[in-house]
Amino acid sequence: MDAEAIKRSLGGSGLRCTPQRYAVMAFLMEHNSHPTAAQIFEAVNRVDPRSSRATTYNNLRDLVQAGLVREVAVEGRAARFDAKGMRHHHFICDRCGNVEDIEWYDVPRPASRSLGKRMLRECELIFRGLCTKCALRDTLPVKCRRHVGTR
Amino acid sequence: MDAEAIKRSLGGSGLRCTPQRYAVMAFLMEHNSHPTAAQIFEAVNRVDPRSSRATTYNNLRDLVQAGLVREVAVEGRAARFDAKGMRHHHFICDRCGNVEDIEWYDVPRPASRSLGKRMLRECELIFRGLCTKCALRDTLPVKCRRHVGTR
DNA sequence: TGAAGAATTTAGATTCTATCTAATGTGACA
DNA sequence: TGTCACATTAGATAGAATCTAAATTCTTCA
Ligand SMILES: [Mn+2]
Ligand SMILES: [Mn+2]
Ligand SMILES: [Zn+2]
Ligand SMILES: [Zn+2]
Repeated sequence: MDAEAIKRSLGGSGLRCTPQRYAVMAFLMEHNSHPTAAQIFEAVNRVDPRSSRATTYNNLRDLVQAGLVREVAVEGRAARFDAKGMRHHHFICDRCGNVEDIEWYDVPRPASRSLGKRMLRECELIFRGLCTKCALRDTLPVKCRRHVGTR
Repeated sequence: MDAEAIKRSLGGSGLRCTPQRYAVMAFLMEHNSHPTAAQIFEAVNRVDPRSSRATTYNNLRDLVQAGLVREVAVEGRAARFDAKGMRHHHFICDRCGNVEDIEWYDVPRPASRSLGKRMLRECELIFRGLCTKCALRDTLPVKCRRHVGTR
């Protein structure tokens, strides 16, 4: 949304604000759908200037390294990305694979005994189950369920 | 370790105890290193009987579906697997990528308000930071650090 | 200014990971 | 013993990410 804020955060991380990099960052800030690299590539190329696939991957890597973007570890195939705005947890749907934000709350750290000499940087909490849409679909009368089980 | 126990758990899940499937399960129970499918394939093929790559993947998929094996959500490229023994959390090293087990403790559920109509099945807690080896390496005197930063 | 040099982008090739296909093998059970 | 669902197999294919080497853009500073 705020173009100046994006420029500042890129500059503050030692990254030039190129049109391609800006487009990736802006797209992630405008959408909370946790898109894949391929989806981001397609979306930013619906408007000028065009960006190559390699550049999209390069920029996502740089933004993650700079701490501006998070790569959501999801067991599916393609990585999904997320602009690091407000802290939050994630809910991943068993059935449709959607990744949804869950309001953040503090997670108790492990006992220092079980942590040993490791240096803890962050705790990530991932919830799994059925998203609202899939949960409702499961409770529908049988005659209304079609194509269940077809992936 | 206990061959009979493995046979029982496979049978109990409706899976035949084939030599290939047994080898995958036994390897995962003997190693807590969270190997990739490629590593498992290579390991079980160092001994007879041989198993094809497709079978290794098929069996890993079946074992995960049966709930005997867990696929660890890790940001890297290849999925990593884990025999579901005692419940535990995971620690992933920022530097070397190793996945280590952390003693399990209860995780507070999100407020039902923020969960909405979603059906929660499980909470997965992932810690990130530096593993013991990498943390120690970082605190060594500079003259002893070699090859730092070479991937 | 305007080189020089560093950072970035690019198309396409390549590598890596996982799944699919269709043929073959195997074993539990009648 | 015959049957049939379950399993395995090699190789093809698909999908995701990275690499390469050349071109382009930006920053610096003489
Ligand atoms: Mn998110
Ligand atoms: Mn584990
Ligand atoms: Zn869903
Ligand atoms: Zn480490």
